[in-house]
Amino acid sequence: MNRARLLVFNAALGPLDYRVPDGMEVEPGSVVIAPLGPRQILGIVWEPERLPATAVPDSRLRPLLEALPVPPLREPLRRLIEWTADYYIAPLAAVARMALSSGAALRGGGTATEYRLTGHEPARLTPQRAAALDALQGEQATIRELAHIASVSEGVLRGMVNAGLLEAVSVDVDRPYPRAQPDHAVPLLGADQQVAANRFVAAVDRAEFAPFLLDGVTGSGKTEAYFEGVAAALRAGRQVLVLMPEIALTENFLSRFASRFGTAPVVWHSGLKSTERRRAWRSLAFGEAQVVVGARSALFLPFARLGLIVVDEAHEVSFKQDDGVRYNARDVAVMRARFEASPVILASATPALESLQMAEAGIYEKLDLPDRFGGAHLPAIETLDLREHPPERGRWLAPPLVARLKDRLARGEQSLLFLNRRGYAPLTLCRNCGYRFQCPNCSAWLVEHRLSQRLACHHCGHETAPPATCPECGEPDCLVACGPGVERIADEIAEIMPEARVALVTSDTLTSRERAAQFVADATSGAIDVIVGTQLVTKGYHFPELTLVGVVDADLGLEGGDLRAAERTYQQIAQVAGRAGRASKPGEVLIQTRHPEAAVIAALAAGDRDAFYDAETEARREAGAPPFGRWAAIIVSSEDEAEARDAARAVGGAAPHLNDVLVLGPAPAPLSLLRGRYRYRLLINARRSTQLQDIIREWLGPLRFAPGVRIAVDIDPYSFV
DNA sequence: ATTTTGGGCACT
DNA sequence: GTGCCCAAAATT
Repeated sequence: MNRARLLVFNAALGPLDYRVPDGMEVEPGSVVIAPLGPRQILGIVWEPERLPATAVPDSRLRPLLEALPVPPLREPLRRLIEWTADYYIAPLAAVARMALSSGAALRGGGTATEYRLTGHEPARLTPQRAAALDALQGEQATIRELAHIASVSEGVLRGMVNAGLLEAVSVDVDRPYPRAQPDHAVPLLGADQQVAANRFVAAVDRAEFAPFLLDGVTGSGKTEAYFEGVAAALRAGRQVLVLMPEIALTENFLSRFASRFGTAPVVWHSGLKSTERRRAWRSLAFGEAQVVVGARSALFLPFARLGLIVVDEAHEVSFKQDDGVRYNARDVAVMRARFEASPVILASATPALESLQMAEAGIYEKLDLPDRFGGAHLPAIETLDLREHPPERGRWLAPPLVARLKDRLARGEQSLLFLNRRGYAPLTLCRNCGYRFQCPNCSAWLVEHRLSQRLACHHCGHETAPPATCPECGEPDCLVACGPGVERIADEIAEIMPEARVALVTSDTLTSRERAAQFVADATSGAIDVIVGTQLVTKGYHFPELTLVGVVDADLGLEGGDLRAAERTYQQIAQVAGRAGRASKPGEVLIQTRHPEAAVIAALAAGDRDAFYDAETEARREAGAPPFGRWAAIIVSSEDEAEARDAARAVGGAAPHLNDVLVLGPAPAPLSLLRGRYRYRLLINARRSTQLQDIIREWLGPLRFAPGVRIAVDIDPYSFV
């Protein structure tokens, strides 16, 4: 009898066997519907030898209901799903779900009706019909699109349908994407870019696993260099995945891509509508779509023949997913390239220490772009000691920075102020009684947003209107804002330079692609004098008139005992500094700090990247942190504080006693209350050679918890929240 | 995860 | 015996 073993889409259920009914064709990777009790469940046919299950006799097997009309998930993707589940200690079903990320795609595409000219030409025509007949030669599209092309109303076209001038054609609703042309506009590359590009092209042509670290200073033209790898894949008829840390930042990338290849790439992110999702998913699975630019979830798309992966801004911490399956897209991308036998390019101006180590160990091939493109120079960086130059009371910008801002304004040049804090003020309190506004669901202050007139929690989305009186003592008009956010900095600019045109750039103000595009247009055309922004402005933008960058508070990221604080601060400031002086005018960067002597700040000011990486390498070595040792976190949470504490103690009590493994905790997690759940955390530090995942599986496997308790394991954690 | 089952218990 | 609640078992 024909049996099939299924990976079913239910994390609590093991693999299940079914009978394949006569006439149904399945193979490993096939997506099927199976009966489960009275219900139906989605499953993927898997190799039985890779998915051990308890034996069930043939006679007890129920038949599969249906094989869905999509190509089977290919072996490289199946191996990637297994690897990800194994490495991150996640249920296979949870990882597989990420690969079948479009429910609509599984049902197949529907049909839509398009129209085209019949070729029939009557003797007499109204002027509109004549114009349409002329404009629509060779076109085939929906009525709405044809009306747009011909600049006539839809009514005219419907009349033409009735008159037999246009005929209906039934097509797949998921129409193919326009073809990218590898030779549309081949650029002239600098010498270093050409060296890198040649390596990428050769690797794509070999179609073997080949990891690259493309290490180029900001403005050196990394994108143009890896575009040549993309072109090679297109010529070879293979697909390309470009991963971006935040899809909000892709506007600039999309237009550059379109000018190089003649059409925009397919975009993939979690905000797509279900029809867009279906079109992209199916088009990739059937091998039609060529290039996808996407957020980390694009990693698990069903490419038919992947030929190259690019991870842009590969150092970005947002590649680490922090809920659900806690994977690091940068690392999973390398694994996918390995399984797909394709090259992978990690591109960054400030690579993660781990990536540099891999290059040093000869595992990644490192390609350097040490110079800015077109002869532009890297900006001069200075620190501004806030203890020597304190801002005025109630202000946050030190006098020397203010002076230079005024200077730029007078010269008609642009300035950028960077502060990684949304809103007006991070804390609001009552002047009378000292009451502090706190989130009811999280152990965090509510952040005042003056533009939207809200007090908001940045962790759970809780929002309230600021009350007229203090909720504690009832005093009216007593609320004071403590500390700066970008909105407050923008206000400060308006006070000291009323004539300056200020743009506030945060995720609160750049809420749509249109707004992002408008901002880019304004900033490029010189309609903005001062840009005030969060990390959103640290990368991806190229503004020729921008010559001054001010970092409002460089110490902010160093607080809080996060293991990667120094590296993240270095990367963020180096990236934002890279926005200055990208064209002919030299740039200048001022870093406001109270700790100019800190290794990170000193290295930034000296422009000495190696000094920072050396210091950070030493610190990591001493701490047993990656790449010299391994970290993992176990987060125990429950809506009930005591239940969470007890469960965490039980986990701590069962901790293994091994020489190579150090268990810290349990202790309340830094955000001890998050979205209404109380959280305790254990940290595990182990030698690099340790089989950390096996140890954690054996440790947690036998433990049983109360129903409301959740245990999350985070391998190689980034956020120490 | 969701559905089915079955035991214990109060009530009649 | 019947109805009800909840925990345990089954789901291929």
